Amino acid sequence: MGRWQPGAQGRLQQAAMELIVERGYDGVTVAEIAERAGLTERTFFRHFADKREVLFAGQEQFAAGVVEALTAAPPQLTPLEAVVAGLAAAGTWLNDERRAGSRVRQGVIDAHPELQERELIKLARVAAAMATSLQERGVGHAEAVLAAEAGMAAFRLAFTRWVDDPGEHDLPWHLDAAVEGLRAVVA
Amino acid sequence: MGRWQPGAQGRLQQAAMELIVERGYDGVTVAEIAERAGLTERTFFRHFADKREVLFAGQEQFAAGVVEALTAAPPQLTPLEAVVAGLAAAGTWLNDERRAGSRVRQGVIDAHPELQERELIKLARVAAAMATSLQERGVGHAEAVLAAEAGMAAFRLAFTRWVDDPGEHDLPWHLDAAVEGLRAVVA
DNA sequence: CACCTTCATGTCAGTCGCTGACATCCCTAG
DNA sequence: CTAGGGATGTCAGCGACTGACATGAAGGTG
Repeated sequence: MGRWQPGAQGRLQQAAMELIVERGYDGVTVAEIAERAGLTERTFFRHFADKREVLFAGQEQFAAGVVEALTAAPPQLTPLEAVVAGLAAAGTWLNDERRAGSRVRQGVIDAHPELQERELIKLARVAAAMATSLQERGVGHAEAVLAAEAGMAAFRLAFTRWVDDPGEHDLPWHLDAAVEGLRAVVA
Repeated sequence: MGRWQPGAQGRLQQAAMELIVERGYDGVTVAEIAERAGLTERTFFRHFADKREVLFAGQEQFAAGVVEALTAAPPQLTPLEAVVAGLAAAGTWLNDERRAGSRVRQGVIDAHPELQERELIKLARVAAAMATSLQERGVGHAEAVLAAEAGMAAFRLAFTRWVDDPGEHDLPWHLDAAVEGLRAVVA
């Protein structure tokens, strides 16, 4: 390496998190983030499609992992069971070491509607991908969509609980609890 | 009236829809919308918080109507039944006369991710309001959240079907069908 | 070693969304 | 008739984002 320090994208993410925690999302400009990372504003937008996206990098891996686990799930599982199996795979990534970081990040997102919008569409895209995968195993369209979205609702509840709770249980445990609650409510 | 033509907000909405259908959301500037409505860009932003919002006016009434119907639902209903009762009230507003308009509007939204984001957060807020209302009638937090979000998933599927289908059935009919599908999938 | 290609980055100018501050002018209350 | 309020216009400015072009380092080829 010579002209460029490696890891530009990671530096931008770290700089963004630091500055946003200090001053809030609206109190930070893209130029400032880039400057702290030793780059220019223009380069920021070569790594991230927009300002919000700097907080959501890595989400593609999450989505891919979930869909992969869902696709690999045994065919005899019910649609909802398969969805839960897929989402449970996220527990591998969201392990106890990442809990504190997840809490900080979620606090930032919860404080800014623009970031909530981005989060919602990301999760909706994961749900849509799960629904497509379910259809490929023969599940009807309506059932696939409903299983994917209901499972995603359970996952969101489970994630909230996992982030906030003192940490006795891991994410898959909370997910199972949420799915149990879902069955109770829908039955 | 004298200096101002009445119905500025409505004129802005109509101008926006016309222009967006012609050139697409990204091909239209706020200044152009305002100009077609006989107003200035600054006035546009006095009526709508941002450019996207011009396509979502009236949503507050929708949300208020749903929550009101949910609150008024008989106490002996299960949480999910109460949510469905609330959402079914939207069928009064989304009647057959509005089906064509809803299809056009939904086509615009489906073509632009920024608009999908806004739609998702609006629906999520309705779901959150429904969950709060459920908690006020004694439902636990987890059950309230899950019933509200599962019901909202059914509503979204029902709305899609209602908008696209040749129109033999009304929205409440599609909603019942979706809820039945939900029960089948979760059970 | 000299040369060339590639590619991440820098530079610059410009558009557009959005906001604060202040002025304008009609309508209505008194 | 006058005073005040409310909707609008005007203007200046910031920040997000983009296209076009220039730069310089890394790596391969002769």
